[in-house]
Amino acid sequence: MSILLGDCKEQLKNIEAGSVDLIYLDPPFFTQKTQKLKTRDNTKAYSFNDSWTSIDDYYTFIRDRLIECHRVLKSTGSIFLHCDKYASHYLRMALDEVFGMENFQSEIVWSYKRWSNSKSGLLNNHQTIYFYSKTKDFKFNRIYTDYSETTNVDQILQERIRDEHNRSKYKFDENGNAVTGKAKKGVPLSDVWEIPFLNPKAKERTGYPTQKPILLLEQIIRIASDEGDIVLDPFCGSGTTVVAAELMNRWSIGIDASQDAVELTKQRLENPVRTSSHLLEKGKEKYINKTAEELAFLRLMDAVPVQRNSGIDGFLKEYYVDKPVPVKIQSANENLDGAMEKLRHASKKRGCLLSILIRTKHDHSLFMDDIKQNNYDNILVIDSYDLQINDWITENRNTRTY
Amino acid sequence: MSILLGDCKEQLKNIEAGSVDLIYLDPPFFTQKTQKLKTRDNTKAYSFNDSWTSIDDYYTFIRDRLIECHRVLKSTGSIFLHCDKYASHYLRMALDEVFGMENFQSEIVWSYKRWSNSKSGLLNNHQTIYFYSKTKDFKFNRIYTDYSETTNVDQILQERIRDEHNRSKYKFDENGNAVTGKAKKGVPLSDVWEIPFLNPKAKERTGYPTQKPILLLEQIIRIASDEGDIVLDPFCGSGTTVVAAELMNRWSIGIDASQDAVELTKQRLENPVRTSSHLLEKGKEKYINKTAEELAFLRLMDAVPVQRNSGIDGFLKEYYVDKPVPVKIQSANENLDGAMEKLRHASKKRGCLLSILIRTKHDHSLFMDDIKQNNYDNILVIDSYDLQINDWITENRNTRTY
DNA sequence: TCCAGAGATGAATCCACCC
DNA sequence: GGGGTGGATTCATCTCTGG
Repeated sequence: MSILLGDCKEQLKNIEAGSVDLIYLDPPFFTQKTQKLKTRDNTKAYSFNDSWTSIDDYYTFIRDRLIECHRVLKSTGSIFLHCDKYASHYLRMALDEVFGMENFQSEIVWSYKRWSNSKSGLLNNHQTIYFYSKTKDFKFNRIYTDYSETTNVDQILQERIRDEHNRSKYKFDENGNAVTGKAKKGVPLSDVWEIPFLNPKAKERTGYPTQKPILLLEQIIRIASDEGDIVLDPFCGSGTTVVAAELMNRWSIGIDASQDAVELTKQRLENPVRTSSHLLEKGKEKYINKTAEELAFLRLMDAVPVQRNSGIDGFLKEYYVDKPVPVKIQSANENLDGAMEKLRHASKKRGCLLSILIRTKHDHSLFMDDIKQNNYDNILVIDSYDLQINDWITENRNTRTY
Repeated sequence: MSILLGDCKEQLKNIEAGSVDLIYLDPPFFTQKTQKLKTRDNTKAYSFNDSWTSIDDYYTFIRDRLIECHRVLKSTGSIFLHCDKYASHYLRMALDEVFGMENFQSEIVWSYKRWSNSKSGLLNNHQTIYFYSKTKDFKFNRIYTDYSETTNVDQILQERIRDEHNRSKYKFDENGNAVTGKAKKGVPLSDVWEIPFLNPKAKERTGYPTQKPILLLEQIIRIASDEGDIVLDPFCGSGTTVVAAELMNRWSIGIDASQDAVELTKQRLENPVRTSSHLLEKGKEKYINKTAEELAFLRLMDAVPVQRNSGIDGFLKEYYVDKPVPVKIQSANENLDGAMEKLRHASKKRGCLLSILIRTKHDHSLFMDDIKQNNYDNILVIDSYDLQINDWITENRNTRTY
């Protein structure tokens, strides 16, 4: 692989036409600011300038470089252009101009959650990647993902036919049994990619501003290239593309106008660090330790669910006497005493002056009257609706006739 | 509300300048096809033409109508323009031209899962909505969503200070206990909205092509308008915007060039149906809002389509003595007597032997003791969790010292 | 009134440490 | 050791102040 220093417009001229399989491009976004960041140990500050005299100026800059990209791409090759909301429409116009509207393949949404500041308006939680091919015969590896948990897989496996109105319906044999079609591999990859943002604590971080997660680049490289192919990044920055390509046995070319970026990339290649996301591997379901029913309770009380603390299921959104109000829902395998003890402990640690326990069943714990009358440890015990309804039914079933 | 027939370019001229709070616009997408769809019973086929001589022609068409939209909008108003991937960049260019680049607020991604014949390439699972305001002082209602499953909520309740290197860290008191900061409501709404695509079998479905889910419109209307505001949809099609506005107590104006569309909209208004999506019932919702509370109730019950003035919010999943058990939640503008009267009426019609009323506030209606002791008309009245908590606080605030 | 720059902000999630 | 939880760190930030 090679890392080149210089403006990619010039550097690309040295690359042979039709030689590259995949280009990933992460140009400045037209933020009109200088992007800066320091390494964690404060030893080095990286920055690049993203200020322009005008949007036309920016447009020309991008278009000129796209023209060179187009030249070096193989006829089966594709380009992925990363943008954010500021100038995505201009970037796409430039792509239309250079690659042709008919070679537009997808608008990929990279969606993530981020530690962010609250602002008036919607939180920015995505960036866009435009996927264009050079011709209509482009290399594309299908990836299949798991069916979503709400999908009825049995139904998918059934064969379909069309009725007299040309509507599709399921096929049944003469005995009325569903006919199973050929095995499906899963759902083809969507154009919305949920990949975690590079975390503040991730070892993968280099201190270079705007660094992208390797996981994102891996996905692009996987769908648009094979082992041994050539991957090019004309604005390589911290070198994520090059590192990902290396890890996946592709050849790669990185170009950047900054000496710092080039050195960082070379350095990173010597010891590539890839943070695997626990969240992606395990799935977010693994982190959810609440049942849908518990979540419903919390919602009804206007409480925030808490997934990680034992003894507490959530906090009320409103404080009581400047202290948070923890909420606990008695679970099926807990008696009231035990639930109360846990809640009391968690509540004390935080100095809370009111906590709420939702009772979901009767057991032989403390007498309710005791608890209610004494405001026991500032724990307010509330019977769940279900419990109240069942109590009513029990009371009335035998005394009433209809 | 009013539904107008005709080209919106002409119809908008009859609307006073600066009179509209919110515009939602779902113009043809430049698919270069005629969009057709049949109703489920095959009695009617709806269609509209989306073919253009050129992209410039399309651009001009849109821009001319946006100019009128800009004129009728209040200075605090905003516009939401729905596009799909084919022409989104052109639509945004037109918005930049008419509303100004500086009034761009968000690129909203509506993401959904949808079955589709697997073509080569990525599955198309999103559409884009551009959000522009008329001025920088625009109306915006904040919505808060749940914290991520992995978030340590306990920690973020803590207050922070800065150390000598200007890095931020958490604050502890002299005893080493964490100091809690101010109350947190949750995470502000993201610009990526996961809302299920209209289920093909949903009752809500009218048979009109490109119909949008009412949940999507509700979200837009909620963030950008208040009750009593005026909502405009210049390409109203099947009338989803108008129906959503109606359900949410906004005034609305719908315009469409097709006689069929106008009639359908009027018809739909007479009996607005909202399917509470199956996915949402399963608790996968990504956003919190007023209906979240309603959804939480629905979890405990069997959902019924929300129909106005029916007096019932749902039924319990279990029957009582072979009869369904209707449930009603006292709403903010109802007193207990009124709520009870509606519930009793609805309940009697169905011969129910038990109905449940959730009381959400105190008022000067019947005495609770009366109701509880007499099992008044077999209506079981339960105080909402919120109400019980507030009662506790009221009782204890003055009698306790800390 | 507008722009630049300082200062406040806030939650996601990996890591380290603790039993 | 491995499972769980407390802590640290960050900004293709966001808001507000002052000149």
